[in-house]
Amino acid sequence: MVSSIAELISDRIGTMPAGERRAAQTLIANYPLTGLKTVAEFSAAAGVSSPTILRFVARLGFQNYPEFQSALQDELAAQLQSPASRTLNPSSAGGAVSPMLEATLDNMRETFRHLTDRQLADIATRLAERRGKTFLIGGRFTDPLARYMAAHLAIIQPDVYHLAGQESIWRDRLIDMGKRDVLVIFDIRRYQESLVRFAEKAHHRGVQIILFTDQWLSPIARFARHVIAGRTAVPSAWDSSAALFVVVETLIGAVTRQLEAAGAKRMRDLESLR
Amino acid sequence: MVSSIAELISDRIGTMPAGERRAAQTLIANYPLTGLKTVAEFSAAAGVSSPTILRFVARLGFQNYPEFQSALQDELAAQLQSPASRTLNPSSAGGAVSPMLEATLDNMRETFRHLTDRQLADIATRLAERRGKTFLIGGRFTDPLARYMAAHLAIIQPDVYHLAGQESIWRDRLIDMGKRDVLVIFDIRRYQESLVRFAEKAHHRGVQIILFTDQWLSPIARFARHVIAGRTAVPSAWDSSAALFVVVETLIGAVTRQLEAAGAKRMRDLESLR
DNA sequence: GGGGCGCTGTATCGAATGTTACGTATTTTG
DNA sequence: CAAAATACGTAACATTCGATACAGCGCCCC
Repeated sequence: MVSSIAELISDRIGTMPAGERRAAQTLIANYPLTGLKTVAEFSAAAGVSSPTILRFVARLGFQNYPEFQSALQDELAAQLQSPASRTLNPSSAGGAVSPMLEATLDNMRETFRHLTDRQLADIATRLAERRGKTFLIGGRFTDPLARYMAAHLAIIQPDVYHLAGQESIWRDRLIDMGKRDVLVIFDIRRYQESLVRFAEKAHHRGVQIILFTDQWLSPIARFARHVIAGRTAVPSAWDSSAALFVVVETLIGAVTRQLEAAGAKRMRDLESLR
Repeated sequence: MVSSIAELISDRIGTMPAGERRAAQTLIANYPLTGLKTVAEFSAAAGVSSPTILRFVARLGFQNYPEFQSALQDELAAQLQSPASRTLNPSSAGGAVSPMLEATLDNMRETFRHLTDRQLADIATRLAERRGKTFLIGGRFTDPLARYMAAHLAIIQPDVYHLAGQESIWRDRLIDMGKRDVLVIFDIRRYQESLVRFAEKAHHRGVQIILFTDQWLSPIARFARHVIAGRTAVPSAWDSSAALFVVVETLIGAVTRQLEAAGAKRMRDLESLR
């Protein structure tokens, strides 16, 4: 049984020709508002012609476009009257919402529960007001997080470097690091020996280390000035870095805010360079 | 200042003549759906004539009926996109939780609400059972997501390539791509022209494109076989890719499950290589 | 490589919608 | 109580919308 039109669409989207599929995707992307507009507007949004929209609607089993819109409105009416149902995934008629999503949301809540605003603010301040350089590095699966953070930080402040490539390459960068510098390390299970060694050496050079790790704490925690422990357990063969990802985004936002004056000017300068 | 049309109405309902007041009450009674219907239906519901509805709308300050409907739709769009705005009460959060976290959690719920299990399963199957190669590429800020996905997929199946570096480099890789191949693209605002061009060319070569984008849909959606639209709005200077990140992890998990037999063997082989 | 099929856009038509003019009813005011 | 002003509905109008026929195009299969 099909309870919602969205479900109906995703059932049949596989059997649709390209044009109608584009219509379907645009509708799903911000459901159901696009369907409430006129055919012309709908077709423009989807980048197809009006007849394609009508064929799309016909394929879903509606006699005409107004009938389709009425169905959408009825659905919307039901939703608006019981806001609680909005949090449920319609496809979860069986009851099971994506267990992956549930676990991830829990991980985030739990991660932030163990993270005080004070801690976040302190770390943000250290990243914003450091007098030296900022280096970022990650492990096998967490390196993208380091990259993501570096990509943003590098825009709002100078001297941000992501350490990539072979171990020998970034090991040699140690020579540039000193007390005024900050090193952001991402390391979750299984902890990488090379990263631990690197962290230890950096620590001895007086570098301030900010560590992103999992709840079991990488051995690097011994050398770290700040430690962020994210929950990683999900019903999957892999650990999840999503909670850490959100912490990263939160920090990026906080640092940006602190550097608002200086950062804004810098961003304008960058814009003008393009 | 009047933030919503409902407010505007209750402000002026006192100064309205009887007929228009009935219109106003009918609209408020099940707001805003009645306003989205036609003038004839609206008038019938309110028990007045069409011109009365139009006069009512004019009194609210709208030039014509379509303009009034557009305003209602915009308002509805804003509501639907941030469910937090309605449920947002600080006490239920149990203390000062980061608004950044709240918005992110909402984004994820909303993203998955627009994503049926069927869609995810279809995409996972395409990634798992493709007969050719898998290519991944991302934009300025989303490239780390492509890397993250590639890092995992490359472990459980062969022929997974992340396209990085200069445009000319991955443009040349087009020559290796064909009908049996899959191209995963990440592109959120502001959409990158170079990626669009790349996607178009790949599409013409018959490559199956899986697109990760935001709710406003990158122009690449025109060429994509599958589109995943994630919510990105957060109280920050930057857009959030966290929702897309979770979808990525979910897909990685699903593909891994599908390839369990083959993948497990492959992972054991990899282990023994170390 | 050729023939057939299916998909898609352009142009056109009919219908339904929003809009306006005008006459009647109702209320308000002197 | 009378007269004016306002409100309201009926009916005709113009516009926009949804629907359809048709031709071009690409694609797949033989």
